[in-house]
Amino acid sequence: MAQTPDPPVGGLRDRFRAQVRSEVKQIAVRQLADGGPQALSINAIGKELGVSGPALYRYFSSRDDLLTELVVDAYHDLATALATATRGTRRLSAPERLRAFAAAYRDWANTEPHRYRLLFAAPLPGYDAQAARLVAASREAMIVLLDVLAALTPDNGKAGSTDTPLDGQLEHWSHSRELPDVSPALALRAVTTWSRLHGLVSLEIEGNFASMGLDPEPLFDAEVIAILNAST
Amino acid sequence: MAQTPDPPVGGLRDRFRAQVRSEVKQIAVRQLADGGPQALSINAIGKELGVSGPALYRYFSSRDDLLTELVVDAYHDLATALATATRGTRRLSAPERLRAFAAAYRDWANTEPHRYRLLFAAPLPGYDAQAARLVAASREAMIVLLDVLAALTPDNGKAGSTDTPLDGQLEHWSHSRELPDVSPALALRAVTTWSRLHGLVSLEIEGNFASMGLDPEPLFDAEVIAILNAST
DNA sequence: TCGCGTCTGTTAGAGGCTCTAACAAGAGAA
DNA sequence: TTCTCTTGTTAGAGCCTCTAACAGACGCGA
Repeated sequence: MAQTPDPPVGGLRDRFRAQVRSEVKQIAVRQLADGGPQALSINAIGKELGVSGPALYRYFSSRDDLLTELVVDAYHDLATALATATRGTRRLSAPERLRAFAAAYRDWANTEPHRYRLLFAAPLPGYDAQAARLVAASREAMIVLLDVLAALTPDNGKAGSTDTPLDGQLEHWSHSRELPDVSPALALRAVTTWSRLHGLVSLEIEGNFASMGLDPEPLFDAEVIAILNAST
Repeated sequence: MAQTPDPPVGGLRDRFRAQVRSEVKQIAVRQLADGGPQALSINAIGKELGVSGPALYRYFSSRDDLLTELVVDAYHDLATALATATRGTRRLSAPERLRAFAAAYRDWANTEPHRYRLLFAAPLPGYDAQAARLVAASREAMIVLLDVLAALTPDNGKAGSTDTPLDGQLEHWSHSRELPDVSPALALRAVTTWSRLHGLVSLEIEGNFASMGLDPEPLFDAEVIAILNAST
């Protein structure tokens, strides 16, 4: 469970505040797990904490605010899981690292499908307002992926000039996000990889493969192999 | 807008009933479009129809029931759009048909993102109960895809014996769904294709590419080409 | 054509939710 | 010690879903 970014540096008051916020989020995630976003209820959290409902509005300005924090936390957790897996316990080869990345991505989604859904299934309408926070939160995970893919093909040469519009857009993206030197080709591979993994993972956690009687594992392996082949 | 499957064969009473149900669903879809599933309100629909809220419970046993009908309708509409596009106005080559399929899939999702979300983003918890209806509804679309892919590689030979577990699962799936002779290899290509398209589409409609400043079109084209290459 | 019974609507209300307002009591700081 | 800000309380407005009890209308069979 990720903590609020700002550490409880202040006095006792602040410390207590952070503690309560964390407890609320913990219960919120549990509610999310069994019942989806619509089951998240400030009132019910209050009851579970032995406190009146409105009391929690001292800690979160609204239900949507709470949900947004959960999204940001989820991004952090996912990024951490990916970074840990690709760093690995022992030295990993480049293809091994990609496999580890894919496996970690899938595992995280399967362990906490409700949180994965939170990241990619737009639980709130008109969420563009918060977009900035979320974009920042997703950056971490993207950096891990870019790192893994870069190792696969060291040729991250800036030779390829930006000829297609897409190349230009990719370049602009990596610059504006301040991503460590990323060629358009690499960026494209990252987007494709992410998209394919997300396709499989999201179908899996919604039970589409299960309802077809298919084991998702070999499907995953096949896609990872396809990605590896395309990346060399 | 899809109709309720059963035609209004009965008397005037039934005809009226079907009419009201259709109107309710129409408004429901509009609510969905601006506000997501959580904005769908039986009460509000009643108000808009100039009728009290509880009146509508004569037509839909619950809010979730209404939502389920919307999901089924959406599946039908998507399948129809895919079938129409791949049939085409003029004779299409096999690769052209796949391109048409992918384009239609993407277009449908972009035109009605809220309904696409309904299909793949599990708006209701504990939805497995309804799974049977939904599985049946999705069959149509799958048949279109299988048909398109089969034309790409006429070698739909039953030569390939089922050696891997996945092959066996795929075979069992196509049999249990009563899909027109589908080899495991073809079934696998269908699943992969579907998964890749869904990955791109779902990221696109949630605005992930937009927030990266990327035009999804070339990304799509690249994936379609990759699918074509893998299928020949 | 006539009455019957079903179907379709009504309101009342229970119980849930979010969120605001007004107020009480505490703990930390001066 | 006193003051002030923080954190809690309850009341209540305004939503929601859904059930219950009841009233009226309309199609259908005789």
